Amino acid sequence: MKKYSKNQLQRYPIYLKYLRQLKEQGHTSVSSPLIAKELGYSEEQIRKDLQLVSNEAGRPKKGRNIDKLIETLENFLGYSSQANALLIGVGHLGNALMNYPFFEEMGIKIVAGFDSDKEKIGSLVNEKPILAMEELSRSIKEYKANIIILTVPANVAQNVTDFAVKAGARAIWNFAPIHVNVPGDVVIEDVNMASSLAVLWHRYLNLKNID
Amino acid sequence: MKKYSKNQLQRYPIYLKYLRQLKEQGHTSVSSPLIAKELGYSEEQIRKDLQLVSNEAGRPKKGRNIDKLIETLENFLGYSSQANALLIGVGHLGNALMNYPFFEEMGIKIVAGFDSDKEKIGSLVNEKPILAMEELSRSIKEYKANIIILTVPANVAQNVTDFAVKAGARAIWNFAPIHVNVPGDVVIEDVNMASSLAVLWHRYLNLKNID
DNA sequence: TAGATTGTTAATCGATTAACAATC
DNA sequence: TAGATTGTTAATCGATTAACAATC
Repeated sequence: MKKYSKNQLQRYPIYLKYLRQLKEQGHTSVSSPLIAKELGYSEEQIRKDLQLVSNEAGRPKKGRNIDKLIETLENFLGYSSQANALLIGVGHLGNALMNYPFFEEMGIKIVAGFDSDKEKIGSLVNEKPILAMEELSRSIKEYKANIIILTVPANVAQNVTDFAVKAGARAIWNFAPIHVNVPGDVVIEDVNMASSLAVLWHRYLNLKNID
Repeated sequence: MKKYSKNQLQRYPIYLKYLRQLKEQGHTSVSSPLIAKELGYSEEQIRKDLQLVSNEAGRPKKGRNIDKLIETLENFLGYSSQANALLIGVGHLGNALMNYPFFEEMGIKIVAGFDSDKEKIGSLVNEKPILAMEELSRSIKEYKANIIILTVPANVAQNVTDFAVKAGARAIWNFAPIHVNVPGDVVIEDVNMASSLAVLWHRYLNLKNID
C-alpha cells in the first residue's frame, strides 16, 4: 500500500469537493494550475497528489478528465463504500451529527446512537434509534459498524473509549475535546476544535500585529 | 513575533488540557517524558514546544511547575481574552455549537447567531438572540466580535463569507464542508470533517490490510 | 508550430529526532 | 554522588518547491 501523509490525505476531500463543483458547472476536464489557483495550493503539489492516487496519466495542455478523477477520488476515499457508523453521546453535538446530511456522500451512515441517559434511550433521532450502552457490542456486530463517532464529554471520553474498544470498535472518530489512548490495533482520529481555534487565533493576532 | 507551525499550534491546546487534568489530580510539576508518554509524542518535541512558549526554564530532574505552565499556555492561546464570536447558520450544527460548553474555557463567547430563516430570527438559542443577516455589520462593531463561526451549507458558504467580510469580519472559523476564498487581510481556518474522516478511514484500511 | 500542461528528477526547506553536555 | 531531566546543537527525515524535458 502506498504511503500518504496526513496533510495529503486531508487535501483529497477538498479536491473532490471542488471537482464536484466544477462538474456541476459543466466542466469536463481540469488542470493542476486551475485547482491550485482556486484552492490556494501550488500546482506542483496538486500534480503530485493526483499522480499518487490516479492510475491514469493527465494529458499535457488538456489536464485530466473530471468524471474519471472524481471516481478515482471517491474510490480512494471510500465514499463508495457506505460503511455503517455508531455514535456515542447524544448531546447537542451528537444530535447535530446524527442529523448531518453530508456523511452519506462521504460514504458513512450513522445507524444508531448510544447514550447513558435513560430519558433518551428508546427515542429516535433523525429516524435512528438511541440505544443503551449495553447494546453497543451487539450493534457493532449486527451492523458491521466500522466507525464509532465519539461525542461524549471530556471527563468520560477515556472510559467510554475503553468500553467501546472492548465492545469491538476498531476505528474511533473522536469529537471529545481531549486526547484518549487506544491499543495499537485501534485507530483514532480527533476532530479537535481547540486545536483548530488555536491556529485561527494565532493567525489573527499575527495579522493584527503586522498592520 | 515567534514563528509557530500549524502542527505546533494544534498541539498546545492538547498539552493544556492534559496539564489541567494533572493539576486536578493533585500534581504540581510535570516532566517532558511524562507528557510525551501520555499523549503519544516524543519527549524532544514536548521540550521544544514548551521551551518556545515558556519564558521560564524547566528544572532538571524536576520538570516544570504545572500552575505556571498552565498560565503560560492559557495566555499564549488567548484563553484569558474572552473574545466575542458571532455564529452564522443556525442549523443542527450551528445550534450545537451555540450550546457548546467548552468555548468559554477556550476564551471565546458566542454572543449571537444569524440566519436567513425568518422563523428562527427573533428566537433565542442558549439565551443568545438569533438575528437577521442585515444586522451582522452592526453586531460585529457593537460586540467587537473578532471571530465569525460559519455553519452554513456548502452551497452558500462562499456568498455568506463574502458578505461577512464586507460586514467587517476578519477571522472566520469555517465549519462548512467546502473551501472558501477570503482576501489577504482576513484569516480563515477550516474544521473539515471530510478531511478528518479521510485520515481515519485510510489508517483503518491500513490496519485491516496489515493484519 | 507554439504554448500550456504534464510527469520526473533534483534542490530546498522545515520539522522532527538524536546526541550530549549541563545541572538540580 | 548518581540519575533524571533539562536545553542546545547537529543529524535526519520527509514534504514542498523548483527546474526542465516531454508531449498533446
